[in-house]
Amino acid sequence: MVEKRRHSWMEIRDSIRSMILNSTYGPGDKLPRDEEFALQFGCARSTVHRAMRDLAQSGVVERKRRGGTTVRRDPVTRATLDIPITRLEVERRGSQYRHRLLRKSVQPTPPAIMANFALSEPRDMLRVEALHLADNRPYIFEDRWICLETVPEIADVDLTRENANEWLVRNRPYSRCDLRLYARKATPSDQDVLQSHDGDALFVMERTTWIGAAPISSLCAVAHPGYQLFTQG
Amino acid sequence: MVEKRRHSWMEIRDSIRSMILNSTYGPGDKLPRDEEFALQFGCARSTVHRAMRDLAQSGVVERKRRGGTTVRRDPVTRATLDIPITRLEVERRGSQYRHRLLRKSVQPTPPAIMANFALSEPRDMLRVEALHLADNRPYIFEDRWICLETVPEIADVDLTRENANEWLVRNRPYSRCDLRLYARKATPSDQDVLQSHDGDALFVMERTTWIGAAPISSLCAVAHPGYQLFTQG
DNA sequence: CAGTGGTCTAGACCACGCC
DNA sequence: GCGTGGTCTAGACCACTGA
Repeated sequence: MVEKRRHSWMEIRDSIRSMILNSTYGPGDKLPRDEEFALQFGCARSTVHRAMRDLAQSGVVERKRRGGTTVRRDPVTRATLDIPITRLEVERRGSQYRHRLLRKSVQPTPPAIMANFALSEPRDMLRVEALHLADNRPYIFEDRWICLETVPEIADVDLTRENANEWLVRNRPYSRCDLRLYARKATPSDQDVLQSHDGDALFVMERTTWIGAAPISSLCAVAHPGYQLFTQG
Repeated sequence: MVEKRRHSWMEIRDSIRSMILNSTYGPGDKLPRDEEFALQFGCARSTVHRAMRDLAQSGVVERKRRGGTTVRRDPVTRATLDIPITRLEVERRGSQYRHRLLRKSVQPTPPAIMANFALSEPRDMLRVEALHLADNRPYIFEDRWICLETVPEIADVDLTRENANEWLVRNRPYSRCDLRLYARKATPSDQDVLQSHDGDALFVMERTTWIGAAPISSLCAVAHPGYQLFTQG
């Protein structure tokens, strides 16, 4: 007789994961249909679905309509990065936050920014260069391009009071965000702005956002020497 | 009369997000109960729940049993990093992958590794230093500590054939993974191993994994100059 | 075009954590 | 205790896409 207790989706997820780990199903194999598993476990199909969604999100399996569920051949380690508003990051470290607007101008997008947005033609955008400070020491320098067609209101915002980072986060949601992280040797202008030493290794975060297909903002943020980025548990 | 068409959870998610963005509900405010929203939208409570789960996961709201749903005071940009198996990363760039085991020994954990695992006492672990190569050029150097109590089988694996990275991913799932990213100036030993130049800026990824409360592995991976990490979609 | 995953519903019960 | 979110069920229909 089939057991009749309630099954949690986590138990079922773990069962399926175990079957994958002990090679009941190997990389590239097709798993049974959700309904099949539901019968096997004696639970509702939606419970299996919940479990499968979790496995798919963590990169263990791949799901396709009509194509069924397959075990991924190339497992990945998937981590979620929380990039907080810089002011909060600074304040959470117990430091005093300040912000300085260095330059603001309307310019046609250079090739690098066009590439970030996948634009074929240059456009006029608002370029904002600003420095975030912690206890009056340079923390992050940001060079940001904002698309005036998508975000016309930004032209009227006083960016010496609220920084572009916070204004955008609060007022302009994005539906897509591309991120690129790398290390770069400090240039003379970095040294000037960030008060870094010659040849310091700097951590760089480039972030480009869209709402739908419309470009919002493309940002290159250079952190002070010693900066680290963590994942949240 | 209440509209009777089906509502998708994404529509509802977007509606609620809009209400937050246009300040119907501000940072720190409590949102109506799920059931309340369900009545308002004329849909099932579970549909609201699905929408709310998404908003919670993307960092817009915070949910607590009994405590209800509140708008987060500190919106974050949340990005998912996929860190693939190094071999696949290399092969996907169209390069030939090779791997060289440099050193392998059992040693007591130094303070830095103890800190990563939050251990109070040193333990003997397997230390594996290895180099990943792309087209015979250094790609990533990794210095890895593996907990022999949690993963005793690793002692018998021939790590000159399959590298520790792949063996662990295939054989040992983790339930928790901490990640730390930063930039570091190349040391003389980096220059030797990675064939980098004096003072190059190197990208460093530290990754520590556990299964339950049991430590699995702690890894410091130093990438060749010019390495970049991207987010997926 | 048909099979599979994705979603929605209505209703029930559970469990956590403020009050 | 009790109100809120979290989960489970059974059933229905939808939508994508590969056979």
